[in-house]
Amino acid sequence: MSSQPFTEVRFLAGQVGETVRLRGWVRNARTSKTRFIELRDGSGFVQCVVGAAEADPESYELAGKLTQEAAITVTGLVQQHPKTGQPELLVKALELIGGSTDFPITPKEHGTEFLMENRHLWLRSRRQWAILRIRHTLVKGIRDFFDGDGFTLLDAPILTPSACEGTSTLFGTEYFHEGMAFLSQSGQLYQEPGIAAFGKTYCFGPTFRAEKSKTRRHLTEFWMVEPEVAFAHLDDVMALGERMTKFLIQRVLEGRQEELKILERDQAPLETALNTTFDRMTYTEAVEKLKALGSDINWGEDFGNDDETILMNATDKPLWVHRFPKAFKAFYMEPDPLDPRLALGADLLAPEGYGEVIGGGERASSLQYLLEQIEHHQLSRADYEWYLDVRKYGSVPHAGFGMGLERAVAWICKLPHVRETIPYPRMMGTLRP
RNA sequence: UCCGGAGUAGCUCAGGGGUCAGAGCGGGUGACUGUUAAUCACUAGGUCGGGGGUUCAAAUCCCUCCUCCGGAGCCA
Repeated sequence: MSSQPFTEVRFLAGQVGETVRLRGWVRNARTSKTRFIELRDGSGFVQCVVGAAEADPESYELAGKLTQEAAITVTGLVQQHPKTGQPELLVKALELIGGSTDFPITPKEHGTEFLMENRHLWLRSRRQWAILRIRHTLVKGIRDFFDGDGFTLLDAPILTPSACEGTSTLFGTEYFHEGMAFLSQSGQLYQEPGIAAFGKTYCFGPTFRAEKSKTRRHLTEFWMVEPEVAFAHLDDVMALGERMTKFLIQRVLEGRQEELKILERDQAPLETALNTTFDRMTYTEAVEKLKALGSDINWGEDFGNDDETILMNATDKPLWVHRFPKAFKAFYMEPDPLDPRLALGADLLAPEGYGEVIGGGERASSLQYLLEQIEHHQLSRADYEWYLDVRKYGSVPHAGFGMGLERAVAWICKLPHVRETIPYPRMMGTLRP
């Protein structure tokens, strides 16, 4: 039993020639005369070579019996793989920390249902490790971006008294004498009063939508970052969203090369997004283009999934679509002064079939207009009295957006479904593990 | 909610009225001079999603329910 301190796999490239100790889990074990253990410790993956000549007899024996996901410590010499040049460990001693019997997720292929039931174990796979580390990098990048840009974090409540947008279905729960409370589907309405205190704010947390959506792009619980900026107009918020998106792509390209390679992500589209100005198109222009490309959409209708696909197949750059008919947008959107049928909203569509990642726009600053909209949408004025105060005491133009974290991760990793972008996905039919 | 597809070994699947329900992976035992989804041999492992029906006979055909997958709508 050695008293040598442990190192981590991520440091091994700088420790060639040294004798080190590692601890982790057996990803796979292959036995021949020389035995091979693929070890993962959370920081990376390394092959451990157990030869009869170098390892002590008990360790050599143990190496032949290791099962998938057994927890072990390994002591050995860091050397370079004779063929690949990657760091590997020539083992001197092995110790079993915790055995593992019949780990369900074997090296063969598995179906989605099985993997979802075993999500807590699926997290150990290389692919999930890579995805969730990129998610981590996005979360950190989002905070760094807004913090560095002078934003103040203003956490929004999760328990709310009513719908923020009035359209989507909400999860409800009993709340003492108030009757029902609802899980927040957006923190935006709480950011707007905040900008009058801090100028620029953002919230970043889980949001909930009880929509019965069964698509590759929907979760019932997802994370959203929502910046809000005082004195900002529609163009400002599109520029902000574009700058943030590029910042995040750059962070991933710089810091997550190993993960992108595990995912076999073609990096060219990300580099294109990073190095070009995003396209911009009004809703009206988009409808004309869609008609020219064969869609049966009519002006005044929202885009269907097919429409987004048609639009994005024509480009390899992210696309801002702005100035939508206000009929299908939220009550708080500022109308276009040049065309009152339009709202000053903008959505960012990601290329490669990922569709809407950001939705936002300029908020109505006129008290009178908002009151009309609340009435028109048949909302309860009493619920919004506090929100209306933003327009009574120094109302200013302001704008903001929301970006769905999971959709951004799905695009950057080029995943087929958002269920892999969050540790424990919540969907219509999925509440456990 | 609607439209399509699928539920057979721990996992991924084959078998589609009639003999004992099969393979690969994983597990077990053994072999094997550096393997990397290692390979090879042997071996254990099944209420064929639940219920009902047709038939001499149902994993197989019919009805129904459940679950999952893909798509639509709605959205970030």
